[in-house]
Amino acid sequence: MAGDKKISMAVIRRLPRYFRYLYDLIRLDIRRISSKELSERMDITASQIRQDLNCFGGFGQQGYGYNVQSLYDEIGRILGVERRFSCALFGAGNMGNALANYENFQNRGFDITVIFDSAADKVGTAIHGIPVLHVDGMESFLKSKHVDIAILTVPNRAMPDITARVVKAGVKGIWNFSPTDLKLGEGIVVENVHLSDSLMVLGYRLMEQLREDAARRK
Amino acid sequence: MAGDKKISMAVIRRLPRYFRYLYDLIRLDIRRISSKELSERMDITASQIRQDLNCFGGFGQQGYGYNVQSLYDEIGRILGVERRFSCALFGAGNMGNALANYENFQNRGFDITVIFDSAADKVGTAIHGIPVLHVDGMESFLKSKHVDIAILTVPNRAMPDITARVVKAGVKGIWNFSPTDLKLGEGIVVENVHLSDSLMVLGYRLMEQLREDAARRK
DNA sequence: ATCATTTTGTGATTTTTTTGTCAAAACGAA
DNA sequence: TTCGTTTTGACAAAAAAATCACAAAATGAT
Ligand SMILES: NC(=O)c1ccc[n+]([C@@H]2O[C@H](COP(=O)([O-])OP(=O)(O)OC[C@H]3O[C@@H](n4cnc5c(N)ncnc54)[C@H](O)[C@@H]3O)[C@@H](O)[C@H]2O)c1
Ligand SMILES: NC(=O)c1ccc[n+]([C@@H]2O[C@H](COP(=O)([O-])OP(=O)(O)OC[C@H]3O[C@@H](n4cnc5c(N)ncnc54)[C@H](O)[C@@H]3O)[C@@H](O)[C@H]2O)c1
Repeated sequence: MAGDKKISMAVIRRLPRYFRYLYDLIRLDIRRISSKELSERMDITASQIRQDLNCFGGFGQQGYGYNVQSLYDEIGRILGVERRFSCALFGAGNMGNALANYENFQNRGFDITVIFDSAADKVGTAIHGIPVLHVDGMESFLKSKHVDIAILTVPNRAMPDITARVVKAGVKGIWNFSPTDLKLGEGIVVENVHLSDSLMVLGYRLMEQLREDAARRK
Repeated sequence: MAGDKKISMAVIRRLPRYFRYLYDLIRLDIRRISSKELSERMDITASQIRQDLNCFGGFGQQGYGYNVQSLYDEIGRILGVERRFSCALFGAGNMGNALANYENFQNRGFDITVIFDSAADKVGTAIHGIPVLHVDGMESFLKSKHVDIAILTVPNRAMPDITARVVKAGVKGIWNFSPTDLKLGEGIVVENVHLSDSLMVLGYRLMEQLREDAARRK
């Protein structure tokens, strides 16, 4: 650990993966694990695992390895799993419905407490027990109830307006599902889920693989 | 270009983003763009843009920059946008519904041609005009109709079985929405969409940001 | 208690990725 | 055409990330 130097994004993005694998180990009733064994399961080098974990502290013990439960707890703590984040979902459409109905985000500390939409037939209903309010009421809602994260699943054309209003209302975290890249000021944290991009990368890699297969067969 | 050396994943993952920005430029009727101007819009360095594009060929021209339309076409070609991929969706639940209803994948060359589910009340219906068949029929379906990509939105417990069967039937590309990391043999291309991981990273970054804000205010 | 074995934590090294730099090419105004 | 300006493509340098390698610590069998 020592003097908290900035942790790189590359490391951060691996943490949830460690967290998942450790949870699997707990369910398998495996109490201890070496970086070597974990590296085989996760298909990354043992060295990287040790280096990653050492960014946060010396969680292991020489000649023993890591205690699964306490390592799980540590990573959970680093990721802030014990914290609760209040989330507002914008757009009760196809994607919004899927997210609102997914139970697992709650287990990770994320509570969707309210849904905003502009369609008259949706306002007043509830999804998975979460009330759908009219988006025009967002400002007054956000004034009275604290919201950490805005989950944006509105159509692209609505993005500029909604984003600006959400930020103005003081929301600091945005989980963006639209293909737009949000350009926001300092201090706003945006995490994009660009599904089309992901699919296009899959397409590219698949073509590459098929080309390779063809070459090998030749 | 020269002798096709392996393009790094870092570059590949940026291509869809270039593609999106170029499309925006076309809609804005901007015919030419320099790496410098694009770099300002995209918030990456001009050097990186030039280097990325040069992995595939010299698309630009000194003193002029890049022709937007032809660069767009080139990147589209690299990403295989003109190709069509036949996709089978597994799991007509919340996420499956959202994906099946999304029109934009088709514009990128991905056709969801069939949906498989195991629930009796879903089999026989259609989502967005795509027939929902019983998952037990997948083997015979995949034997007669070629499928490039399996989109997996089944519950975690069904993942091992479905994955094994899909691979056995010869599908080479998998778009995985479950939190499981698939361990498959060589030659199968997997692209994961780990939404919970993404959300946890957002949570981490948000905490970090709030800590920073607090420190600055002090 | 001893000792061979295991395994971490860490600094060094290598590899990969990003950024900087500039000669040469093409542009476009005069 | 000429010439100052723009801008690429390529290469060099820097930075970041991943891997290697090993001393030191702890284990666990005898
Ligand atoms: N569905 C998918 O699989 C998918 C995939 C990739 C990206 N996306 C992106 O996610 C976003 C939503 O997609 P979707 O398929 O759920 O769309 P959708 O049309 O099903 O849902 C959009 C919802 O937003 C509501 N809405 C419209 N304007 C609004 C406003 N100003 N304020 C609040 N709500 C408003 C609509 O009433 C609707 O309920 C889009 O940006 C889309 O590009 C979706
Ligand atoms: N909904 C989300 O927002 C979300 C977010 C993150 C991850 N996921 C993941 O996506 C997957 C699906 O989530 P969901 O919310 O759509 O779940 P869901 O329960 O709504 O849908 C699952 C569907 O799969 C079908 N199914 C079950 N067993 C099957 C089998 N053996 N073969 C074919 N179909 C089968 C069910 O009948 C159901 O229609 C899960 O792995 C989940 O962890 C979902």
